[in-house]
Amino acid sequence: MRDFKHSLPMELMRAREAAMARFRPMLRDHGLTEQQWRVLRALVDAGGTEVGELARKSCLLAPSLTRILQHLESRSLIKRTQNSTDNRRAIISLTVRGRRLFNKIGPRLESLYRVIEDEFGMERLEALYTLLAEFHETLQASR
Amino acid sequence: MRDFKHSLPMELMRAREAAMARFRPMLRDHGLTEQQWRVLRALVDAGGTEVGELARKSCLLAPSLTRILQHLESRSLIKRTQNSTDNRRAIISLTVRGRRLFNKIGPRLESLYRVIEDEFGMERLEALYTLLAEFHETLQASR
DNA sequence: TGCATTTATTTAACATGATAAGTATTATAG
DNA sequence: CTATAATACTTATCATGTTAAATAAATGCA
Repeated sequence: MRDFKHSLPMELMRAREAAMARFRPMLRDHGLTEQQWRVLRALVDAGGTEVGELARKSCLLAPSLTRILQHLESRSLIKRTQNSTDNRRAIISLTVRGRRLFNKIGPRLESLYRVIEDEFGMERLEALYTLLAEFHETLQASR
Repeated sequence: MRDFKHSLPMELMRAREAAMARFRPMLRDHGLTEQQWRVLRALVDAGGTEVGELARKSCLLAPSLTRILQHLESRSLIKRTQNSTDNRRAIISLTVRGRRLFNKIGPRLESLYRVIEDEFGMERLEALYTLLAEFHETLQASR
């Protein structure tokens, strides 16, 4: 059998964890989990968004997103608007407070990210991006 | 701000999820989660192992591993042996039943893995491994 | 020896991951 | 129109992720 250390899912996990270990403490200082942050960021990126699309953009499963939205709503960081033509669809958007929090955290995360770019090198980082994107596209295309 | 889609942690997650989506159903058929499988695999790889080392090898946090070991022990897939010279350290090893389950699942996962190798190509896969390993080594070295 | 410190593991508490089932609303076939 | 199926979420349940605190055993040192 292949060596245990040579397991792709494990390598992906280790790499991700190495990166997140840099970001998580700052998010935590602002009372956000990484998943909550992904939701805020997706909303800034896309504006008002239906729950389903938001789940795809933030890479969260629907049940997780449901709970996260309840939490963020209770903190007044997001709000829901009902779609008048289809009452199943709720449209989620940032509150002013949500955007303010994003504006405070975003630049700090960016600078942490730039440190990683410097350490690892932009070329290798781009190569990694490319391989990763190709990888999951390859695997999804053949389903 | 950098495009949201161009987030390294997200790409790492998507790639990992694309791979795990292939493996998870089979594990589930045998009543195992991916984390439980990682523990069994680490034990096959290393033999009797202390809890701390097992956590590192299987990439699990200690509290998660504690729960998983309780679960696996209740299914008689692993057993604990006390280290006579240091009673804090428990040594975990597979039971016969645990090894039998591993032997049943292992080859099937291997063949799923070979499909991925074929689809994505061995060279690119190796390149990806290398970049990932370099990435997390770079980030950990500079802590 | 005695006691503060360190080390190994477990508990606790809250948040998310994963799957299945439930609910409400809209679309569609007959 | 109306029964049925499809859609968009939400709930429920069990397992793990993450952090902090607790426990218990071993070490180090006065």
